[in-house]
Amino acid sequence: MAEKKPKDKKNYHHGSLRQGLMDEATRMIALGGAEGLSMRKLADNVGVSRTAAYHHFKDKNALLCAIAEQGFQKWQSHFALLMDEQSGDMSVWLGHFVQGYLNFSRENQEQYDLMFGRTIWKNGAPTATLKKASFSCFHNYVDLIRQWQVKGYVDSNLDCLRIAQVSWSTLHGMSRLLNDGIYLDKGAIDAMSKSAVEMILSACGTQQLKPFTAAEC
Amino acid sequence: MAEKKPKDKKNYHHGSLRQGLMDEATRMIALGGAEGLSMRKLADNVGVSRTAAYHHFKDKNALLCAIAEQGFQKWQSHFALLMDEQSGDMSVWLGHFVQGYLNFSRENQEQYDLMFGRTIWKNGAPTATLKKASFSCFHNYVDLIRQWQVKGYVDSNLDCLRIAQVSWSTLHGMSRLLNDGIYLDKGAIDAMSKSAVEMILSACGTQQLKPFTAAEC
DNA sequence: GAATAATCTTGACAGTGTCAACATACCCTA
DNA sequence: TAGGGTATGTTGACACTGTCAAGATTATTC
Repeated sequence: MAEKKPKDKKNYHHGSLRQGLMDEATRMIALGGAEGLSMRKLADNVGVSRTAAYHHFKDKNALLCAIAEQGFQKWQSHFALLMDEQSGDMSVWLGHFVQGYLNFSRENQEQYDLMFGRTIWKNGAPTATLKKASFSCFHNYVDLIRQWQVKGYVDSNLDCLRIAQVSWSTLHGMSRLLNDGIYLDKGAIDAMSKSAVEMILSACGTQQLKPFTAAEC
Repeated sequence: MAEKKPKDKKNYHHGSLRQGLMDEATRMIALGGAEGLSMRKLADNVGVSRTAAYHHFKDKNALLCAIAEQGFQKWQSHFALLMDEQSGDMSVWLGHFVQGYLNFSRENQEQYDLMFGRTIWKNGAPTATLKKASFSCFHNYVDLIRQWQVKGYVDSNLDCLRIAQVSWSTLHGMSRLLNDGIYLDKGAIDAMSKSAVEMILSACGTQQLKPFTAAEC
């Protein structure tokens, strides 16, 4: 403690502190959530002084926004992959989509919380670029449903914006209830997914698949 | 500042500090959220010393749990009122229910966040009594759907637990997206509610109402 | 090579939750 | 009624937090 690591004189300037901070912060957040992230511990882990980060991010909120933004990029590339595999059967594909969404929100719990949670959106203030990322993310989804209407998969008397909002809400709600530990039975995720898919399909006026059997009530 | 309020000797003991703390805390949380609530400011507002609260609540988390629990009681009485007005037409009633849920979550935003948010469920630890309140709240909803199946309103081949989970997720998701400021257009709430109702109805295998017209997409 | 800008460090401040030790008032029994 | 135990309230202290201001060091540019 008395002696700090020598760190050869060269790197008084770290070189890539911004990236280093983001990486370590992402790691720490994945472990202990955003509220467990302390700017001081972060700096310490990266091997830099308390306030060094403030030369790269206006404040803690700005750091969190940057990490959320990266989350949106990650999701967009997942989404793009899903879009590629779009084949004939919409209802099968929707199953993949729902599964993909829930997997993403589970595997990136804390980052997901930053992307869609109150830490940034309510308490902090979303960066302009973060806002953009989030909106384009949602609009991609609306566009998808619009396409489906054109292709005749979805009743075109329906308002695609509402369908998008409500179905997204369903996925978001499930993600939250699971991630936050209100729904605890992780074993039920598959069954819930199936129900969600059926629900969305029926709301779309799409011709129904064979209904899944479910009786234990 | 030099002189503290005299507070006639009588009330060294406050008399009803526990309730006083809860009331003021609820008020403060409604204004600035749970993360804006400081134990010290709270004590100050109630006119008591920093640590007095710790004789009534184990820690901050316990206080928050108590407030969340009160939230569940409030919701249960709303729910009971709704149940009373249950008349013949299930689809009309479901509309009232959805509206009631969204109203509750909007009018009690911060308390709702405590009831169903990560502050307690993920980060803190829910009190035993809070857990009980929350579970019985959800089970009431499951029971309702079970009743509907008996009455023939809902396809009894469906798993009522799944229906409950998914439809609740929809309502929770909408509430969160609105409360946390991700969905901003409060003017769209009614339209979203209608869509949500239609979606849940169609998922229940209930005979459809006249579909709402919605075309601006 | 000197000036300017970018980056990093130390010091400081006002907050936070909560533990330990002490003070006061109430209540119940002898 | 006296006295002791218990519930409730207070003050002091500790380790932590985010972030501002001022100074130190290196990189960049004219």
